[in-house]
Amino acid sequence: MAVPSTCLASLRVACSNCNLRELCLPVGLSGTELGQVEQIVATRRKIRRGEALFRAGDRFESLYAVRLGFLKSTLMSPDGHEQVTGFHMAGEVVGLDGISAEAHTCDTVALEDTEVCVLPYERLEEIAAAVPSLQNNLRKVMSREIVREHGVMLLLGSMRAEERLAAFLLNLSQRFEARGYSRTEFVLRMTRAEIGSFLGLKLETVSRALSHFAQDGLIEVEQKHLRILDSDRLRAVLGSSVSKEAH
Amino acid sequence: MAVPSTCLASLRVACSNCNLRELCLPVGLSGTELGQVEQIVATRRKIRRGEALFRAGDRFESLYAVRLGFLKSTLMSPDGHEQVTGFHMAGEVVGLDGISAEAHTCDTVALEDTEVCVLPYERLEEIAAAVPSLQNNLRKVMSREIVREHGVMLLLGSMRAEERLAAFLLNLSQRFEARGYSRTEFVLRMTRAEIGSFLGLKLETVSRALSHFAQDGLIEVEQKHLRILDSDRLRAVLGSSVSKEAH
DNA sequence: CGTTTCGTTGAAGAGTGTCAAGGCCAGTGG
DNA sequence: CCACTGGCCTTGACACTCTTCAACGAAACG
Repeated sequence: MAVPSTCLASLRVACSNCNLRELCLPVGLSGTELGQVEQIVATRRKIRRGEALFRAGDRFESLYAVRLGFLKSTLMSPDGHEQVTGFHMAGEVVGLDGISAEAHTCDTVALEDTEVCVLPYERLEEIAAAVPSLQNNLRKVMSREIVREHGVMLLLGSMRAEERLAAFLLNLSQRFEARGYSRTEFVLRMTRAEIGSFLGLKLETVSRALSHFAQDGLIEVEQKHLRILDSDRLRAVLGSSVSKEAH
Repeated sequence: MAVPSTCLASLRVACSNCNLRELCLPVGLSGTELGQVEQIVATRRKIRRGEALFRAGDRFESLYAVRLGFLKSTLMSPDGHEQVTGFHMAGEVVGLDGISAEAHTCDTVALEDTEVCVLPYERLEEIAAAVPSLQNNLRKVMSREIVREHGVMLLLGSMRAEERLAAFLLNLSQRFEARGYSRTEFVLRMTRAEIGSFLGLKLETVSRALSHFAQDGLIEVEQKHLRILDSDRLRAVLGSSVSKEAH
C-alpha cells in the first residue's frame, strides 16, 4: 500500500522541456524559477488503465501533475454508490483533496494508460516558500478547482439531462482544444455509466441523450468516438429551458 | 462599487481574543504567530441582511472570515437561474473562488446581519510567507472547501429528495454543534427556495419533505425554527435507498 | 471463440416539477 | 390599532422527466 505497484520511472524530469508547462503548475515562471521548480518533480509514475493513482484513505504525500492520459476521481457513498467527481487530463493537477486531512478522500483511477509527475508535497512546500510565483500558482490551481466545482454544482442543481450532457461535451471539447487536440472530434475515455455518474444521470439516460443529439445532427457518435457537428446548436441546448419559459 | 456601502469598523481586531480561532484560519498557531496573523486583519465589516459581501465580477482583494451571522453564495446561470453553492457561518472563510482569476465568481450575500474580518489578500500572502503554519492552514482551508464540494456533488448526483434534505439538516446540525450551539434546535436562516436551490430541488419538494419528516416524528418544524427529534432515524434516511436494493 | 463488459432501445412506473390556491407572518401606512 | 401588502410557506392535482427493468446487440478480452 505504501509502495505502489506501478512503475517508478526515475529519469529526471524537465518542466522546461514539457509542452504542458503553460497549462501546469509552472505557468508563467521565469527560467531560473523553472529550474527550482524542476527540483520538486521527484519521479514520474506510470499508471496502467484501471489502476489507481491513489485511493481514499491513502496517506497524502504528493500532488500529481498529469503528463499524459486520462483519469477519473470517484467518491464512494456509504451505501456503495460510486460518484464520479471529475475527469482529469494532461496538464491538470490532482490530489488537492488530500491536503486538508493529510489523507486522500477520493479514489483517482486511470481510464487509459497514464503518466504523472510526482510532486512530493513537502518538497513542494519548501520550493514554494522560496518561489513566490509558484506559491501563487499553487493557490490559483486550488482556487480554480473550487470554481470548477461550483460550475458542476450549477450543472447538477439546475440543468436537465440533455443540458447536462451538452455542457459536459462542450467542456471536454474546450479542454481538448486547449491542449492542441481537435475540439470537434475526440474519444470518450470513460463509459456511459461514468458519464452518468458524473452528471447525476443513469447510463441509459446518457445513451438516449447521445442518440437524440446524433439524430438531430448535433453530433456523430460511434461507441467512444465522438464528433461535434454543430457546436452552436449544442450550445443552444444549454439555454433551451428558458426559451420555453421566456415566451 | 470600489467602496462598499456597508459600515467599516476600524477597531483593531485580536484573533487571540476571538472565540472562533479554533475554527478559523489561525487554528493551532502559537502566541507569537498569532500576533503576526493579527496584522492581517485590517478591519471588520458589517453586512446587513440582504446585502452582498461581494458580487461576481468584483475585483478580488480580500478573503473574509465570518465572525458572526450567516451568508449564502450563489452562482447565476446564463439563463438567469440562481444556484446556491453554499451557506457560510461563523469561523468559515469565504472568497476563495476569487483567487484564481483575481475576481470573484459568485455573489455572497448575508442572510442575517453579519460581521466579517477582512483579510486583504496581499497582506495575507506576505504574512503567510513568514509564518509557515499559516501558509499551511490557508491551503488546508482551501482543500477542505474542495472536499466539501465533492460531498455536495455526491449529494446532488446520487441522492433523492429526502436523502438530500436529511444530509443537509445533519450537516447544519453538526456545524452548529461545532460552534457551541444546540445541535438539535436551530433556526434556518435561509428560505425554502434557497435550500431547494442548494439541494437541486424545488421549494415545494423541500416543503413536502420537511412536512413528511415532521409527520414521521423525525423533526419538528415551525416556519424557520427547526428541532431534530430523532437524529438516528434522520441519519437512517441517508441509507434508505440501499435497504430496498440490498434485500 | 466464448465470456464479459459496454451500449442501445423499448415499455412501464416512480419521483419531482409545475401550476394553482390559500394561509401565515412581518412590515407599512392609514 | 387595524387593514393592507408582499414575501414565504404549505398542500393538492396533474404533467413530465428520468429511472427502472428487460432484452438484445456489439465490442473487448483472455
